[in-house]
Amino acid sequence: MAERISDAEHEIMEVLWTQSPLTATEVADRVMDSKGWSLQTVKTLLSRLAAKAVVGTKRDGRRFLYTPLVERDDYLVGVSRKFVDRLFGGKVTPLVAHLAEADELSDEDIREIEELLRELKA
Amino acid sequence: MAERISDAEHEIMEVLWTQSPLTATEVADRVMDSKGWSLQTVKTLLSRLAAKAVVGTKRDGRRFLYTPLVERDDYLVGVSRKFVDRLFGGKVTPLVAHLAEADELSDEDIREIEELLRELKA
DNA sequence: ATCCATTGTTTACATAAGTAGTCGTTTAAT
DNA sequence: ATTAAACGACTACTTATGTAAACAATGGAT
Repeated sequence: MAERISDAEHEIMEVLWTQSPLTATEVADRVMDSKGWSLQTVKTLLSRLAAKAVVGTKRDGRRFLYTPLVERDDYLVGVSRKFVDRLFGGKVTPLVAHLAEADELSDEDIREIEELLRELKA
Repeated sequence: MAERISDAEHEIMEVLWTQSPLTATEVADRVMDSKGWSLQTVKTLLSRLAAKAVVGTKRDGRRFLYTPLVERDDYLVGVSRKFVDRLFGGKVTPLVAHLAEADELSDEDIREIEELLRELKA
């Protein structure tokens, strides 16, 4: 039931969404430089994710192989939905409007979104 | 510098953004039904917000009057910015695209956003 | 057969967050 | 003057989160 994924856990998920299954050490290698976490920390995060059934574990000899059990797209939609609900009363327009007013939207962004909407109506 | 506002604290802010200044009791009255928090809880949240300098306090006899020190729009933009950065690499288009693909965007939403973008270019 | 490296498990510890109780003081009502 | 209500301050307790050390088991190297 949509277990919450923390920021740190999310980083781990991004790695697994990029490639999986991976061992804890492999995941750690891929976050080590960017996040600077120790192997232990990565293991803890993987355990917590496994406990939440957000990643699955397959035994491979003495170690585990971790695989995401949640689709990245599904996760993103869920989180976005909640975000928009909580801050913008569920409407996406005000979100876009706020970002636009704050000059956080480039002309390029605007073009992209228009193009997207055009496709959506097709 | 951009102190983080928790979910519960955000509820309090919404009340103060709607009307301010307000006393703790007045804030509590306005959240009581929707959130079911006790007066004590509201006071704690107000204190934490004051400690973060997100709301200001003015003494009014024996009690305090609380006022937001952060503009709602500024707050929303900041949070949205961070959200889009973290989950969509800073691009708004993928966010809109994901919501659209998941049928979370109504035709009405699409029309609204298009209208908004049209205005932006004007 | 021995020992070290690898791996999961357990435990730890600080800060944030949610939710509230208690205490001491002040003030309005009686 | 007395008392109960109203307030802020302080304290409390649980779960989440970030970050990791300690430990135990196991398997590969020698």
